[in-house]
Amino acid sequence: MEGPSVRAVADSLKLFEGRTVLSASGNARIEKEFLRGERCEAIFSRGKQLVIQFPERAVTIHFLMFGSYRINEVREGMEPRLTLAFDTEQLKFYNCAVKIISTAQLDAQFDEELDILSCTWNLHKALARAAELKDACICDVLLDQSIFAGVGNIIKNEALFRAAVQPQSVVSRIPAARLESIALEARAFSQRFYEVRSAGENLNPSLQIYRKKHCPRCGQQVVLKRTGKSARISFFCSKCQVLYV
DNA sequence: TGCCATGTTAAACT
DNA sequence: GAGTTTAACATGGC
Repeated sequence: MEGPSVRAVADSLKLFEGRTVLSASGNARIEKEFLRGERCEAIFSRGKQLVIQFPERAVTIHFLMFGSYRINEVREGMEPRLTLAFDTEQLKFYNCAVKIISTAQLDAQFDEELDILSCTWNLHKALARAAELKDACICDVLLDQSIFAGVGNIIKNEALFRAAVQPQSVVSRIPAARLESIALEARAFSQRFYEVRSAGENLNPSLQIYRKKHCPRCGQQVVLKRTGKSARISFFCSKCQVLYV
């Protein structure tokens, strides 16, 4: 689940803010006891993490690929990783990574200016951090959560197509204006992605290259290839996207 | 119907 | 001990 989807989940959980946890259970290997009687101060997203904030500590949820949640519902045959019981609602999380961290730790290890969806997103800081990774492929840099928090494989592919840069391009070889264009496209597409998720609509009509067979610009067959150190799948048009090496 | 993917972590290697 | 590779997790879409 990419940043925009996580943010939409956070929005849908706003009803729990200000309310008290009556009990916590589930197969997550965390210390659940402290949650009893704790007041949920806020629920928000940070990159791909969902943060449930309590006075001293926070529960973070990472949905990985298959994570999901339910309110007052049970998924048949699936054991909840974490159930938070409030007075009239039960919030359940499935197939996710759950952690507890201190509030101080949370703020120390996450820079909001590098969250692709943050209202304080800092283009120049992201570009400066990206430029440090001279020899890296741009496809890996876009997936680096310490530089582009919230960007996942869909956003990566769409941003590179829109900026007309081939995924295997080496950072130091990409002209500065083009690198900036990639970051801006990642930002713009992430915002679009978030709007679609918020509206509960299908993302497919907004996709230009991800899982497409033909390039929407020139009609040429889309290349499907595992690229970079991360070896995640890239979809690209070898004609419309320039390879900088 | 079997394969594989919106992802990360930690163990197992070298 | 470092860096790198593999396994684990485990659902749903194609």
